[in-house]
Amino acid sequence: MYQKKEIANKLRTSGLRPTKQRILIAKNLFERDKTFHFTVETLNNEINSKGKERVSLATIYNTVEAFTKAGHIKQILTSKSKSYFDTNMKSHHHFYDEETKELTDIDYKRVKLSKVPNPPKGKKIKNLEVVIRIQK
Amino acid sequence: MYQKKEIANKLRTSGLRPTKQRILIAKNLFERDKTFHFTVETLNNEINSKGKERVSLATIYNTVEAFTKAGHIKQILTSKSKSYFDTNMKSHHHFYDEETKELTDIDYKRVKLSKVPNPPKGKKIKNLEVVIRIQK
DNA sequence: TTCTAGTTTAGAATAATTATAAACTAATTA
DNA sequence: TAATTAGTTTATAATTATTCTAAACTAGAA
Repeated sequence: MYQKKEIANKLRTSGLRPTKQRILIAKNLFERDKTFHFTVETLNNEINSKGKERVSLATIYNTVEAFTKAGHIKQILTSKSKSYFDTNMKSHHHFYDEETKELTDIDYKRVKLSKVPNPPKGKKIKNLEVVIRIQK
Repeated sequence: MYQKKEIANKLRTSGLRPTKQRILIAKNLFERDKTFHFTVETLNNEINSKGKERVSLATIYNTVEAFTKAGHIKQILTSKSKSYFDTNMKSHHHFYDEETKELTDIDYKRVKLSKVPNPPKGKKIKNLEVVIRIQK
């Protein structure tokens, strides 16, 4: 009950009405020890295989989009058509293993950029992401 | 005719049979002054709107994949589901403007990485890509 | 010239995502 | 508290990018 209220507030603060579904999804995403990489598909499985209340796939999509816009999760760039997301909002980068299609976080301290270009006129940098593709 | 032969050789050298369609696509991609960013959709429009011989969409897909594997073009990471490709094979990075969905090359000299993590055991780095997302 | 493996093609199939519109609900207002 | 309403959820349809299929075609070898 207590945690639920906290999550509800977190959502409310970011302009999201704390519905049953969003709270369920938020609990699943944020009450983890480790950072979590997921796709809509894996999240949908997690949510809807646990005998709990069902959440429709459309809502999973809507919620993931809403959480991304609100800055609770991060969308990650990969070459594949499926979108990846990350609950780790700290500045960090990724290994992407093309064989296993697995993402691994790289702590921001393990990458150092000593030179970053100025953005084109009238634009500002929204985020900077290093993806290191790895293979055997 | 001369150029055609050159292109044919380039293809042959990389293990690709120089078919009419591949040569047409290669000419379109590589006989440019500036580097070219495209999606299968834009390439398809380019190729098939110029009154020239038609190339089927399936062939455009096949050819783009073949050229990527052969190292003639580069697939670029973006968050969107559509794949982007780049004819610039020199080491470089990208600005990605989320509003206009436009990619711009960043010369490799304008980015300097002073620290790169070691890949996980048994894996090696295939490529490293910096994408800087920009906005107004 | 003949043969064969590789290639092209139209169209079907698939898969991720987005749109639709009706039912529902959180939160505001009376 | 009840009524209102703006935002949300839902099943389902629609869309979009991409891959698959299998028949027709072709570059290059023999």
